[in-house]
Amino acid sequence: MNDNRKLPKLPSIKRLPSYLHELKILRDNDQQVVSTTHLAQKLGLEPIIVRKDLELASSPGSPGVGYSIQKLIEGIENFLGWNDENPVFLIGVGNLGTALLGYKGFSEYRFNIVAAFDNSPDKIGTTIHDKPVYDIERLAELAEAMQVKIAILSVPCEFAQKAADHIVKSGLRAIWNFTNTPLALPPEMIQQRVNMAGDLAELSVKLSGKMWDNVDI
Amino acid sequence: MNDNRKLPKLPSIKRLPSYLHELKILRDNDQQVVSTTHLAQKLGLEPIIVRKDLELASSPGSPGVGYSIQKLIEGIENFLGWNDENPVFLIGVGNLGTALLGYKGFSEYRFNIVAAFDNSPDKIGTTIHDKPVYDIERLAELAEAMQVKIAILSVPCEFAQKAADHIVKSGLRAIWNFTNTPLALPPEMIQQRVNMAGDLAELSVKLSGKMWDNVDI
DNA sequence: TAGATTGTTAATCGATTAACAATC
DNA sequence: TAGATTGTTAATCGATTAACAATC
Repeated sequence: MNDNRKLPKLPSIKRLPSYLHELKILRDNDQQVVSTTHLAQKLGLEPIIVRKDLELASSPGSPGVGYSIQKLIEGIENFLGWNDENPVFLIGVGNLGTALLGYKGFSEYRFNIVAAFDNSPDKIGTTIHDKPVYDIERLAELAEAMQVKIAILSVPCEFAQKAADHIVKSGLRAIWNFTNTPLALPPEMIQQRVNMAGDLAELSVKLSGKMWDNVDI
Repeated sequence: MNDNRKLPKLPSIKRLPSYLHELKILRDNDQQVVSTTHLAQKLGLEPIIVRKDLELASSPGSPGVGYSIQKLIEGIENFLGWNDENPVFLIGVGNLGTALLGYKGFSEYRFNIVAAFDNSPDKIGTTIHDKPVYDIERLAELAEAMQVKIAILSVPCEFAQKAADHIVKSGLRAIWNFTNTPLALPPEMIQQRVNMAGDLAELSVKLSGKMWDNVDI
């Protein structure tokens, strides 16, 4: 009943960027070919997992030899649509928003925050980490002009749904949701949530040792 | 062969903080009791999933009625060990590190960054977002003094492994890894990776529509 | 009592892992 | 040829979903 239908092979998809990252390092070291054994060892995975994952995105490897690094990179980037630059808007320039504006890590994957939006007169018209901050009311206009389809949502939690509604009305297609409010969205909108609290929960349970009671080493 | 053994019920554990968040909102609105139907609807999940998840952490509910909100909150917090304050160190005060220092969202889960560490003389001795920045060489000493077990790692990727080694030697027990380098760590160390690039990959594939080819609505 | 909701058992689905023949 | 590695098929494991009796 939930039209945010599940993607087959989701765990594999989430691992693809790690391969990409490692492959680029290998390429920069003038390597031509890599085996799943090597990648697995670098990334702390099992070789068979790597082989299955690469199946998703890549041109075939050579038995006894391995995969062409260059072809793997192209295959994965192509599969993910990471060949082109992806312009992104950021909505909500608070603590987290400002943080994200300064973070350069997304550019490795060709995602660039091209502008930010807020409703506070103090912020509108300023520039933060070289990105202009616009009035949220101009979202639709600028999304159209700049051909932006993706919004990073980093407003305070109480305003998340309202901001999301505004994003939808403004014609964007996807929301990368950094708030911890799940959003109710029309089915054609794509929502991707960052669940840092979930990570923290996992870390906490590992630390407590709670889950290991009846597992032997 | 990978001693970062898998936790049973990991997806359930990752969902617990969302329940906690919603339950606290309900409590603040003076609600006493909640049903899985209600929680599921709020969080965009199926009721049966919620029921199974709560089984992990909670005291039982009453058929025909629902669960005590207060008991659920206590049960989940207890299960996660989120009753007490958790002091945390942040290693690496660059773009992302500064961002995280300013982010107040972790405090909802009682994780507080109590100090930051860097190796740059420009940063050592300063205060960022009210948190002191110390020389990384003082990590062991201050971890002991302040009883800190968890480090957030936000150094540039090239230095990630070296910084991790230093964290291990300093006697901490867990690393929350915000770099995209997977770390090689001794088995007793706990590693939790934040994989934002993985999220971005998922978003990209959804946007491309690639995976829907042979799925009917 | 009727309706809502839980707890539990069984069925399904998908991801991981194992095994191995084919290839370089 | 021998060793390494891929691609593919089958087995296992665990998470999600369905079904339903028991309870308020």
